[in-house]
Amino acid sequence: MDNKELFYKMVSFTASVHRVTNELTKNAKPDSISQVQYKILEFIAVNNSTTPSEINDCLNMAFSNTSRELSKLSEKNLIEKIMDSKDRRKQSIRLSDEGKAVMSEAFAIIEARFIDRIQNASEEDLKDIEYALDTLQNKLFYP
Amino acid sequence: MDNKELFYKMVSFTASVHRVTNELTKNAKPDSISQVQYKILEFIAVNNSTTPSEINDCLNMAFSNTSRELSKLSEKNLIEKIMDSKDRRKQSIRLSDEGKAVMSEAFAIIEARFIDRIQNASEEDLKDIEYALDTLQNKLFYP
DNA sequence: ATATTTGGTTATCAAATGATAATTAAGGGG
DNA sequence: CCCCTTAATTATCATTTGATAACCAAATAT
Repeated sequence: MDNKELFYKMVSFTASVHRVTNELTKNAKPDSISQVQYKILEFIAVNNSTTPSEINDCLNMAFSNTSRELSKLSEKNLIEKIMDSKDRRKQSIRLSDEGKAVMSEAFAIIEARFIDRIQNASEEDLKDIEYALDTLQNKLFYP
Repeated sequence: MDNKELFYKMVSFTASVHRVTNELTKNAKPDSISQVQYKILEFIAVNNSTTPSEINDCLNMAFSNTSRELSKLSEKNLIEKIMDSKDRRKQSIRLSDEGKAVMSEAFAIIEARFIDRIQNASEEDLKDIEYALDTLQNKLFYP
């Protein structure tokens, strides 16, 4: 298989991932937050602690918009902005307790759908899936 | 590994896929079309021929909005709507020649970035990647 | 023959997002 | 000290997207 074919395989793969992600996360977020806001919370949840710049890079939007959305999330008490004591321009962003609760609820819904999706997989299949996730994360979807 | 761990692995994996997809597709689309319009074109390109309903399901938006965006794409001569001769309510959607050209250009940019991303992978790695893509597509991200 | 369902369209309005620019404040290098 | 860069904020405006509802026409079921 040459690179071009592999490329098309990847395009079709990512399309599937996006479709399934849509399906799994559909209506999992509370109505009180927008789609990007949910994406931001998810990013923070996965990364535990992060910075506005990192969030901005990963969600690839204009920085001003990231800043705006973070302010909104902060007003809603879903995140905490903590000033860096060494470099006072920087801040680190974490989920507040309320934010953690929101994400736990969302993840519970998504997890149930995920479990449903793999319910027919054998032990063997699950091992394959796990190995494949690791492989792709390390070799293709690395930072 | 229990299901909960596998779930978290998948969440973090899909986050990576989204991030890398963002990176690869950044500015690849022409300015004349919006993000969703690009997504729709991509979906049609991957599926060759499809219907408004299918597009709607996969992009998971309100049908009226799908219809609106398809009209816009049609006005821009990027897609063709072809009436089904048997059931005249249905239509099939294809890329026009112009639409194909637009997508070829976009894919060329994305492919170059993709090649760059895998340039350090060995033949062995590429085989692993290909196998992992197939595995996940069949066992986890199936329709 | 007439409901009902299916596939799709159109209009409209609110909300979210994108893009740009001007601004503040802190850190680093010469 | 002055200049430049980095990190982030705020304001503003255009555009996109989401959501809802009313609608049409073809197919299907009763």
